[in-house]
Amino acid sequence: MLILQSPLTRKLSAFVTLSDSDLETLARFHRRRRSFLSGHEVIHEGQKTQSAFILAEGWACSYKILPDGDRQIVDIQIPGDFLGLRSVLFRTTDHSVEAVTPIEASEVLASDILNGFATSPRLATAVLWAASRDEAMVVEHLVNLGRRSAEERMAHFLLELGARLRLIGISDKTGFACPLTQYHLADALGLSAVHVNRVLRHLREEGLVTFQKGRVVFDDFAGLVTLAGFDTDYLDQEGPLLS
Amino acid sequence: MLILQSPLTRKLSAFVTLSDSDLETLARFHRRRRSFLSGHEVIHEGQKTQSAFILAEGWACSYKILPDGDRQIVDIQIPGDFLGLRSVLFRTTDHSVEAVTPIEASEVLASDILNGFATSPRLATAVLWAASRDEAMVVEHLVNLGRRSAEERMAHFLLELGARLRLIGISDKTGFACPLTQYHLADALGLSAVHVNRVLRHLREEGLVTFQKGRVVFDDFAGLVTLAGFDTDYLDQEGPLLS
DNA sequence: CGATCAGTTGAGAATGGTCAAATTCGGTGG
DNA sequence: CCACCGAATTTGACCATTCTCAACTGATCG
Repeated sequence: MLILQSPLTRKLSAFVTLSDSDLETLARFHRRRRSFLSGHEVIHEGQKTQSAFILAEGWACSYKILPDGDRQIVDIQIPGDFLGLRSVLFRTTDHSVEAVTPIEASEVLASDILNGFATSPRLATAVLWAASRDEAMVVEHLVNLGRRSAEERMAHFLLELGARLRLIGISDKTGFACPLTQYHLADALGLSAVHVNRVLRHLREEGLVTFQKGRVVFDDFAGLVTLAGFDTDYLDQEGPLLS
Repeated sequence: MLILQSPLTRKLSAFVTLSDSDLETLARFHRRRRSFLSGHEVIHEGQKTQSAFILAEGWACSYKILPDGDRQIVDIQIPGDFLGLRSVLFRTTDHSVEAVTPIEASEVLASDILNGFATSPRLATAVLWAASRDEAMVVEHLVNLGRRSAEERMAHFLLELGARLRLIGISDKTGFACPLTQYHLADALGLSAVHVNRVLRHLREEGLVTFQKGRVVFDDFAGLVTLAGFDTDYLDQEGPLLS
């Protein structure tokens, strides 16, 4: 293999078998490396964006701010995920993205992406697949907010994060390192930070999960899955669909 | 114009200028016409799907059912929208779709879509754009559920529906015909049907919107926009991006 | 050693849920 | 045309989940 594997390449290759020329096009997406400090706003809502990013290292989150200043985190991004892909196809960005930890990301120009699609339809399909997978997660998140109790939301959220991290090899069934604060959790789950704290305490007392000092520990994985009604189908991937 | 304009063609053409050959590929998506009765489940969660649908006539909604029987409606579909597009790229469907009214839809095989993308990268880009636009709506919906009060949710939901219907010419600023029941609203907004009723009464008494006998009337459009914090940016489209 | 930020806990209030019982409305059959 | 049926809507009373405000702890950092 001539081309170094980025987390994104690994992810897309799980879906479609990419030819050397596809891989080259994809590699061209990784030329402009950028670093951001923790807490920095990588993408700002309302921006006239000409580029997106591919996250290589660290965690980010995408969110919207409401008129009253409340924040809703829409999704968490981990290495291999796009930041602001949707913005490329619209004239302005409809959400913001913040670095949760210090991050490393490749900036990809809109033109690179659109030209890449024209050169490699297979790559276009792969990116559509990645976007669909992201959307599936957003949909699960939406169901979470609409119809689950605070505890179920928390359980589901932590399980989903764990499952995603396992796919990129930085988590196992026992737990994972998690740089999110309780404020992040509150903004993601549509709760107040105070209630997040109470929910975490209760889950800990029930012996289900412990989230302390930047680490999530699944004390009773099966119990948590039951509580959350968690189903991994929307994340699973059993070998390339297009080969 | 040789090829009859479907609602989908019109929608995609607003984003990219499609060549005759693109249009032909797109027309091939419309060969298998299907009808479904109101209330019929068009797509079933967990299905091993080989096809999606393009809605030509009527309203549908996509939703998920939780273990306890609760339902969360993720999105409403109107003519020109895809039903189950995401399922095509996964092995199984992660949501269900129900006909809200009697509907007419074209069944599109997964292979037609994937082959279409290979033939016409421009079409692939257009479909990715349409999928992104859907995702933007799901994201707004998510923010709605996470951070807005029941009244704001209702206001926002009705305004968004109105804006979408206006794009396809079946609504104006005064209101629109709406076949949804209060149960649909409850399932979409993450509320109980009882509370939906109270919220509607309150909005009516405040002189903001009236939803009765299958019709939504915007009594005070500007007031409603303010209440909802509604912003149409994520729906707007000012001429083709790719031409 | 203050300052700041994340986390913790308590008390009281509010938003929205549940249960139960009308009431209205659009058909449908006689 | 009318009586009736089931579905959709409406209303009341009570309850519970979650929020807000406020105070306090503990760790980290210049």
